[in-house]
Amino acid sequence: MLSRTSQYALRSVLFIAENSHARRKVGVGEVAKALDIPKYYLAKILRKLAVGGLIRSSKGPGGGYYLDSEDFEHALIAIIEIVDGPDSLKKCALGLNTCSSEHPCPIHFYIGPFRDSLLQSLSEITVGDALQQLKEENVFIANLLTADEKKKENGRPDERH
Amino acid sequence: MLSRTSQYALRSVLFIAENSHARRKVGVGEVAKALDIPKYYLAKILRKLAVGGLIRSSKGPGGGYYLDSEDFEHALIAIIEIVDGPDSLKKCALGLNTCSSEHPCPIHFYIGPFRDSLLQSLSEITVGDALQQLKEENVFIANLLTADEKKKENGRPDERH
DNA sequence: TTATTAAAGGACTGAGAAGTCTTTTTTTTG
DNA sequence: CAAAAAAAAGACTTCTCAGTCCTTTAATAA
Repeated sequence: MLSRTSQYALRSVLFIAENSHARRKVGVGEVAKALDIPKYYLAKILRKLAVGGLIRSSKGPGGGYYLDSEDFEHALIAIIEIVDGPDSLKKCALGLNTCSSEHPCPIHFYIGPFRDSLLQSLSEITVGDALQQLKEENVFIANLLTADEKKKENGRPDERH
Repeated sequence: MLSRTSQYALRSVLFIAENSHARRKVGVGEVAKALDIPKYYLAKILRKLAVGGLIRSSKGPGGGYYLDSEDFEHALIAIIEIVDGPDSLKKCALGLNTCSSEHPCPIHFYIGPFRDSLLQSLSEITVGDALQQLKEENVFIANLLTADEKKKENGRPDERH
């Protein structure tokens, strides 16, 4: 559905939203470890988001990424558009570049309404809204560890990040 | 949304549905040219679909691909599942493999309904249904040519396929 | 002001999807 | 039966997305 990159981006923004403020910033390594995302790849994504104005960053000791109060107002779709490019979700389901309501593909009117509603939702839901969800009991943003992985986690501290 | 491969697959099945019957079969080259899909790549896709039982094929002179009457009853989702694998549309929007209604991601309940409805539709719409659409005025399955491409098309017969 | 910390930037690698080409097999028809 | 037509099969290439690593820049703090 979404590219892996925008999945990483959405989860990271929510993690940063939950764990930072102007005086308590989070580093790439921290996000990468918590969400099990490749660190250096994540660094690129966060840079894009910062350049795009969706998150803030500061360098140097005590630096890292954080959200300002206004940043909670951004719609989730903005995150997707920044990393995957605009219109990445608006394309014809059959990949036809000349598809439109006047010149539709055979499934245009079957698929269109759902796509539009989804787009509408993603345009309305803000980072703040999603963060509210995340604060609920049993709502999460990282994969659960399997029994196997838990064992490893204890036996040998994670060196991947 | 869908992989390019399943887009090719859906369009091809509809083209074959429209242009074939047991005594009038269509070849890969014909489909490839009509829909502007790379010929040899399409050949692989059609083979998968034939092995999967969604379309029929026969070798030799006069051979090619075609649909039997029963084949019109297949749901569109079957085509997607054959080429992209099952569940390709059922994954968590944030890519979490442990996401479920009991253990949801922050956008699970925002996104879920649309994904489910879409899946429902794709499971209900048959090849025959989509073919009906295709027979409507102004419903199409190939990209329109731009003015530029039309010029080329006339000047030098298309040798790509 | 120097050392340290963390992001920024850029070069490189790897995996999987997409695309190309050649040979083999099957079927039909003269 | 021989020739031709078309799919089947498989090897190979290319491209894009994802992932890795190394160097530079900026900010902080001792």
